[in-house]
Amino acid sequence: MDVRRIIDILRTGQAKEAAEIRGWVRTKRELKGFAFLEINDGSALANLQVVINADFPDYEVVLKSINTGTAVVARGALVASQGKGQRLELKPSQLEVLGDADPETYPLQKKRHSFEFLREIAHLRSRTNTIGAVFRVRNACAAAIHQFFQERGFLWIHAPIITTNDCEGAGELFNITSLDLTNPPRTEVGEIDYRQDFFGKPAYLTVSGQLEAEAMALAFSNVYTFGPTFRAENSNTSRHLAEFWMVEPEMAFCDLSGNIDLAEAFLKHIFKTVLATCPEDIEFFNQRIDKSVLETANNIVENEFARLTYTEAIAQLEKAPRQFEFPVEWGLDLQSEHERYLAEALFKRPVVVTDYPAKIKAFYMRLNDDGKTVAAMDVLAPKIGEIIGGSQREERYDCLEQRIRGAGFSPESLWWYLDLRRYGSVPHAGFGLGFERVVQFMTGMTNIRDVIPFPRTPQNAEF
RNA sequence: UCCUCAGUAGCUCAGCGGUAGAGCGGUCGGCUGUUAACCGAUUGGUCGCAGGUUCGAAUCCUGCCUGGGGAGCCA
Repeated sequence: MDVRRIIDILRTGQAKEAAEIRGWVRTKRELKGFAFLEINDGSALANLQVVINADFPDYEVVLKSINTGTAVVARGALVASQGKGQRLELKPSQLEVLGDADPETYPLQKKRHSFEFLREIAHLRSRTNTIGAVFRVRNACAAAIHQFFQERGFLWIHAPIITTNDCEGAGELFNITSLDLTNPPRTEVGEIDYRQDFFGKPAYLTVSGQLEAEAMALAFSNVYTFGPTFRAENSNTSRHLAEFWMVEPEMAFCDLSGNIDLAEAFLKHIFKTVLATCPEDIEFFNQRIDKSVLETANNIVENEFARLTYTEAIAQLEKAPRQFEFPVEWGLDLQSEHERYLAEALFKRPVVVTDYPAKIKAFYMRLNDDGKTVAAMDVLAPKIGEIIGGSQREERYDCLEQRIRGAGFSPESLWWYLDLRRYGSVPHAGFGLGFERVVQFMTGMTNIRDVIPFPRTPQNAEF
């Protein structure tokens, strides 16, 4: 008897076929002479209904041992359902309980739970409809990302997770050490002696693989990273995690405009692919989580992204028929409310803002000819805000060295990064995409903690 | 980190100085096709923690902890 995944039975199963399924009981409904089970194995949003008649061997005992959450194996014949709501159902000849679940204590009930509660049982929440759908979509997004780059000849490179660069300028870092924190070695002046630490100097968890990706791009032309990233910011929002996944393509022989083209094609590919691979899950999100999920996705696939410079964005904000809490002035960074106005009210689609003032952007971004702005780009998505941030990189040695000093860093500590400009430097560009934010965007889930299996946030790393 | 709201039954919440409540869930019973099944009964509590005010505190005050929403930082 073939072991079948439930998604396969629901899509292509035929009556009279024999099948074995393995999964977890979502609900049990008992009537006078028979009972219904709904089994889910994670392959699909939908369950497979199993019907047991009272003449089943040990009917009462078997039924008593099966409750919401029980792991079961059912073998039998697929039959056309007599009831409404499903095409096929399983009439088991054998029903085996692998692991029971005490209904008195099993936390998942046959009812809606709040996402806040489900976060407290993160080890079980993937067995719910919504969270289950989230992680199928998350997987589909990841696969679509690899597919996009692989089809275009990008190398997936594995940037280090441990770094000794403390000057990437992207937020607070987590220290890592093998020193005894209760009694660390000290220098003569009483400071912690990192020369005796594992790497002989302070080390951190990476906040970005970009600098390493640039080095690899200057050998392979087109590369991307896709891996975990860490920020020790004390951020308590629905859009931030201490550990999250980031995608960072980097392209040699590419300028800002090519970079934007790639970012747009990239987002379109992800949405198009996931719409095709997870239609049931996306439909579920559209009905139950956010009624605009499908519309938003189609909007992204079908329409050009709006593009404007920072200077133009400031002009648009100045003539906006709305009062902003924060000032709008050339030279100041855009606030959340400004970004939301541009993406949600003015353009109603993703907006790419380019050429920001040099003073508010990172040292590695290429200085424009005006001497005031850099070749930066942010892709602002409705509801989520900044989903992509990128730039053309400064490829001119002298300019880069000057910007490193200007940012208060020492060129010596970035010697290898500067070396890339000394030997065979070429114009190059890239961007970073917050993977969880894409999943949020796709699913309409409002809290980023619900789109990663085990979220890490300040004061929370339980699982 | 700042602003703001909230912590009462397994879950979602009502009660806001005077005997601790509802719906759902669980349990038991009923029901020949259910599908958030339905109907009846029943079970269930350190009212987040620690102080204080009061004859009396879930309720008022103070501090702390935890969670939500918003902001900052950013992806």
